[in-house]
Amino acid sequence: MAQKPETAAAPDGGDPGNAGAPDQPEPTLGTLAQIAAMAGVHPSTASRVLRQSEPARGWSAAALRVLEAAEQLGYRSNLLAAGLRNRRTRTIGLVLPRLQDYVVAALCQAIESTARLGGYHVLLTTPPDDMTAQMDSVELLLSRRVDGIIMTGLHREESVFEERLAALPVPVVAANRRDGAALASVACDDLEGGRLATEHLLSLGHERIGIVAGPRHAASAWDRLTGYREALAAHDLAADESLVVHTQFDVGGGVLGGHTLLSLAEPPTAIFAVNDTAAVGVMAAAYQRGLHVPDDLSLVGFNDIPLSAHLPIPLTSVRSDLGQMGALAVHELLRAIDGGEARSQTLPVALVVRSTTKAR
Amino acid sequence: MAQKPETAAAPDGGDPGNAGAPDQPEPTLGTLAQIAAMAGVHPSTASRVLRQSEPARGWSAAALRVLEAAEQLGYRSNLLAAGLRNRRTRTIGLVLPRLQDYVVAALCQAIESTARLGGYHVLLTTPPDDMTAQMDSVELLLSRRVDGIIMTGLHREESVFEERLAALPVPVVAANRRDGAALASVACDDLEGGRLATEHLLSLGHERIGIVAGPRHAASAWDRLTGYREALAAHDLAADESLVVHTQFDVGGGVLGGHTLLSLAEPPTAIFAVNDTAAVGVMAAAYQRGLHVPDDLSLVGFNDIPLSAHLPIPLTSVRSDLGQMGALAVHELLRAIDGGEARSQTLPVALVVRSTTKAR
DNA sequence: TTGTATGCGTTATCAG
DNA sequence: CTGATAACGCATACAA
Repeated sequence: MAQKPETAAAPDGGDPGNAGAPDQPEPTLGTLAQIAAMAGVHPSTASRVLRQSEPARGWSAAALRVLEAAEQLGYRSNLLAAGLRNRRTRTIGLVLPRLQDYVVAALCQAIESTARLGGYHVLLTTPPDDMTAQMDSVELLLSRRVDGIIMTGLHREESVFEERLAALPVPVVAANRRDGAALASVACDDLEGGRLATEHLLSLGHERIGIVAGPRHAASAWDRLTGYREALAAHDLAADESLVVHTQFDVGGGVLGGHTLLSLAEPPTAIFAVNDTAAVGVMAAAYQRGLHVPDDLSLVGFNDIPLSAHLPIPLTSVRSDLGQMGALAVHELLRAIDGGEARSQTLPVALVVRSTTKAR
Repeated sequence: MAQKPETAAAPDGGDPGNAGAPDQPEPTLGTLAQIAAMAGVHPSTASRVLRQSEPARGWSAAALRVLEAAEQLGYRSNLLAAGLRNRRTRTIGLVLPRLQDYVVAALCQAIESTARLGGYHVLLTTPPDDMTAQMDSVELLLSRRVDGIIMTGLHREESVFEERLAALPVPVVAANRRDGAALASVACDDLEGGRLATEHLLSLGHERIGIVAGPRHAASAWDRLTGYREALAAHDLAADESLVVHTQFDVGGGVLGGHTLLSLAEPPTAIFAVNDTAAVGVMAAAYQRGLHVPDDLSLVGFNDIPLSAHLPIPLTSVRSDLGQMGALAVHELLRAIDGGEARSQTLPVALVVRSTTKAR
């Protein structure tokens, strides 16, 4: 068909005569139809050419004209239309509450980079850290027809949601939490990490070890707490529940937890904070009470964020590889998208001893 | 029309017979056509009903059937198709290098939340912090037909890119950097912040003030540096270029910068780090050299991130409201998307004096 | 209020 | 190798 005159909105009043080479930087993204018209071929031909790599014996004449036209137009394929047609958007949805948390941000960064390398884009949501808000986010992502979803904020013991997620028409992978009932997960070995941290303190002669254990709903934190309990039990130490305090993951939570523990009648000589950020808060609390780390109080964190190594008193921590965790989450999700099955993965952890822990 | 059998690829062999009420949790997202069929109306009717709010005198019978069918199907409108049709995706693209940086993550969080409230989704990219990678990200976002783009990593004095961005078919807003030549920007008053920090130190009697000035290419950092220079000049203090050291924004950069300055033949008695994270690194460097903050060294940061208030020695810093910055960036972008013009905005800053600064 | 027709831009399929 | 066709799911101008 000839070109539709359409709205005739072109304000440039360019001559409609012959070869109209655009002098301005292209104000539009172009369409296959435009390219096809310009190259004197059928749109479907343009489509094919643009998506092939150079065929065995070079481009055909028509193909060259297509390439040329695309170049001139500054053509960018419309992934919306392609997604509609292919029923596949090459987009993954992210549900990441608490994005300011370094751990989440690092995960996000790794996920996006890995996805981009794999030809996928990332639709991000950072809803409040409750399950209903997160499920709302999932709905939105579904409307955008993402090919799969990665979530980091799943609460433990809310299997209702987990089952609903598993029943979704697209695969869902949970990151930063252990294998759940219905969903594949990618996480570090939080249990082992909790053990490692606690055993380190035990081996230093500490017997009264407090724990700043994160929010009750956080699966990763809970596993670290469990590791802590197991390590204590292995040393026949009675679990004193007053030594377990649940707070937020942020610095403020650490400060609060630190004060709570240190104001006990019989305060702990060591504290395990289940994340580094909170550990910094505990450190601040100790200082506020005139206690010196590590002389008066030993302290272990978790995640080994970059900050930890560069504190005035470098923090002993349990290292987890967040970059790898993000990358793996993407890989497993892509596997599922490609018709395979996402497998749960557990990443190793390692204790990094620095200057906040000391023998009694 | 009757349903096309098409590829007959459906592996479930579902009966094409009459009313098939799905007993399973819906494995699909449904389409208007399905709803229409179920409700015995035309798809266009379904479309209208689903997008109206309850009309004046209640729903019609047909409308009720549509609603019912949509409910049963677990229908989610296909925003891809809608976007294609409307030539508007209600999606904004984000180009945010260095997402692990708290400042960027907080900005991202604010942007996403604000966008979501406004009915927009967010496509995120976190490319490496160089302009070519960022432009590549922009290309990708354009292919997804985002309605607008927010960038935080624009390098200063690269007006080539800025002009190309301004010529894009969708509006671009720069966040966290001052008004550029061609692009609207939303930023805090970095210049004033730099002055504030420096004048605070001057007022405490410091005359040799070092600055850990961030990367040379970072526009925000550069403005803070300029504020520093201006404050010094206002006090007739010669600018000693050996006191200006450029590093990365991260903790490691702070450590490096701190050591560089403190190993000077005539080291500064105070340091202004243009971001809090680097300031923490400076603190660590000081400790490593046996210097005490603030007795031997005064220190000011920038941004007043939550961590700063909760350090063992709380950090004096210049507060900027990142949440507001993100929200404003979105508002300005939406204004431009809606046909208006994005206006540059400068947010106020305020000095927050804590415990890392002290009179000589 | 509802139905009809059409197109958004792309691509798979099939025919030439 | 290329052209023609249809369809992805939705929304709208127009007619009924």
